[in-house]
Amino acid sequence: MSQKKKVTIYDLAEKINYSPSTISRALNDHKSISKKTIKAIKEAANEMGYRPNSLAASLRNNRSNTIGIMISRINRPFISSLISGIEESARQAGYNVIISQSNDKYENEVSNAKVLFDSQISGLVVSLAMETTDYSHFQQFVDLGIPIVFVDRVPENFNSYYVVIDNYSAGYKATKHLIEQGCKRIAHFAGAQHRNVYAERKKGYINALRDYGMSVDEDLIYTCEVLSFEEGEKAAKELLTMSNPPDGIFSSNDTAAVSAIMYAKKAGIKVPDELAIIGFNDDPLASIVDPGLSTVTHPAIKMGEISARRILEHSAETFDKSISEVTILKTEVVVRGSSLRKKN
Amino acid sequence: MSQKKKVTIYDLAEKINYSPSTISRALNDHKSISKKTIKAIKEAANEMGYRPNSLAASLRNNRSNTIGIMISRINRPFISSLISGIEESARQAGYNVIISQSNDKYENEVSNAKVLFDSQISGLVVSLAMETTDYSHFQQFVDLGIPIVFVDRVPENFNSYYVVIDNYSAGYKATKHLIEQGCKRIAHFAGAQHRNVYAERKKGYINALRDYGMSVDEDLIYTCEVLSFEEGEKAAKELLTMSNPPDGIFSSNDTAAVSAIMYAKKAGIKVPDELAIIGFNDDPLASIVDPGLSTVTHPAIKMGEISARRILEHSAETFDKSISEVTILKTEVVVRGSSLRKKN
DNA sequence: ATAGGGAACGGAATCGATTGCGCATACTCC
DNA sequence: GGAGTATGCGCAATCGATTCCGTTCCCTAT
Repeated sequence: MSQKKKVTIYDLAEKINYSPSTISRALNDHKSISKKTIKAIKEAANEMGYRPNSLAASLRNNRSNTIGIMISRINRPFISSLISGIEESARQAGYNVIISQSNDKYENEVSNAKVLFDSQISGLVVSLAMETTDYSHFQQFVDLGIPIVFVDRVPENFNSYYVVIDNYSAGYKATKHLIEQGCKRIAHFAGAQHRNVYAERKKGYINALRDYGMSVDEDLIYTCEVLSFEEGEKAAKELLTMSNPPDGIFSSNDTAAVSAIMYAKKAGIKVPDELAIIGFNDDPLASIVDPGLSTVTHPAIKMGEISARRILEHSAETFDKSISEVTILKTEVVVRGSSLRKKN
Repeated sequence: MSQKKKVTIYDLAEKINYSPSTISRALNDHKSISKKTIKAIKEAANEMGYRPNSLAASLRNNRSNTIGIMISRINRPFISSLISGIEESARQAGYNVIISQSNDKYENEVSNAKVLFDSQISGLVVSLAMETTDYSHFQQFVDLGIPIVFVDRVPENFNSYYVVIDNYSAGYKATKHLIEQGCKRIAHFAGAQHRNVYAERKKGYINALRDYGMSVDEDLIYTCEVLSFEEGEKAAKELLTMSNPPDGIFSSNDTAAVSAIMYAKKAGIKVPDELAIIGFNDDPLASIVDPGLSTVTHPAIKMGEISARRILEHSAETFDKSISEVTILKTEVVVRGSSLRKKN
């Protein structure tokens, strides 16, 4: 077990007769060090296998070049793509990425916030836990000028960066699509209404119905807690066994929508002819299920990239820039078999 | 922009007339500090909003309590679940998790290794990039006694921790299942053969055929590069348009298998009667596609948990423990519609 | 009464890199 | 030739927490 020792700039200094200051400056290409010296020092550093201790640098500089991420769970398509986008952009800029899962529990989110705070992160990207309605655990970051980017599931009023899609118009477009496909009674799988994304999608749904002269039937709105596969099945069953069942469903996510498709197939209900379905997110499974699930795109990777960029930009600014900025990304309705009726 | 200042143990010390040493010890419940003092100090710390600077502690202690993760891409079902398992276990033990994606490129893996190394991680969990065949970039960790856990895609010979499944017997079982379902000509979607997982699955496939008295036809083995959806379609097309097409396919992953199912449906080939298909991983889409994809389970979350535990255990050991240990997890064949023929 | 011992706490070095300030030496210009 | 200005580099403090090595005070045993 050959436990080699770490080489520090002091070791280097001793070896080649320069002071640690000069070593440090040379390695950072400081302009007050001659080219020749820089070259010599860098060569020696390579030879001796010197590797900088970024902890020491971070401590001294009070910048860790690390982005913290708080999300519900990693193993969901939207989230993992979001993280992927953040990681890629961050790494290109020489930043590390550290992640924490809340499992949608408020308590975990609070405790994770503490840990990330203590880790001296340069910035924080957050997609809120389902439960969260109090946001005071984020105040500590604001107090220290650490930028926070809220993505997708965001608080209502928090002076910070936001990266979101226009959930209202996305919900509107999805519903409108079903109307255009000839649906007369359109149901909605809604999500937890204290979460902006679900509340807005529902508003879009309602307003689309109104704009096209259709009545809003509260019985056709099934509010789920987490929009899981199981909940989707339960919702579908309940709605489709009504005496006057819907002929269209707009689901707030793909998981529940797919579940509805599968239930309908089992129940002998023809999709899309007797029941047209549209989901949300464009998860991989949307193009796998048969018929393919119509859905609304959710640009996860791009949202991640932009979130990272906000933090990087903020860190680059020396002056005290305004910390509030909302980025709204475009979404598109993707039409697949689950909602496409023959007629056109 | 109320940029509050950070409170350090020195601020605390000044405020309540104790030395920084005592503060530090009190906060860590050191036994040589009286209960009363500890209580007083902790209260003062709370009041003043003291938060420890873990960078400083890490630098001093030479332990960062951070686990580094190197994987190909986050947004794949197996990988994101693996990470989820690691993160959860790590966090419970007070460890942070920092991730880096190679995008399956060797070059990225090497550069990520550098960055993680410089970040003074306490341990490393690695699932190799598809390209990687040289492992010398991991030597730096070994030299410093930093534990490495190789998961799933592992090197052939590296004295370290391994967490894997028995790919050979999994491949064998999958193939055997097809044989038992009456398949006479079984094809195989193989992956890159320098990666243990794919090589072993192929060996299992070959030996199962042999054991059951079936000939191994090289024309029925299609070697993919990345087993993508597109490659799966190409492979299926090539095999199924042969003059003597296969009546069964064992694919090294679910993505390509699903793609084959969809191709077969388009081509009017009945699954499973004319073509039985089994995949690998049990990704979510396996239970969504119609017919459901038979597959082999891949305990991603569990593998993550064990990987994290290896690192935590290693870090807890004070003595110089042997650093080599292989954990092999069980897999199971999950039978769904894509391979289940009526006959029984 | 005094040596011995433990309990409670402080001083100061340490981890490794960064940086403001200062000091030489060399070079420029009149 | 002497004043002035770069150029190149070193000294030492600093970031915040930890810890080795004391020191002080008080209690107990002889």
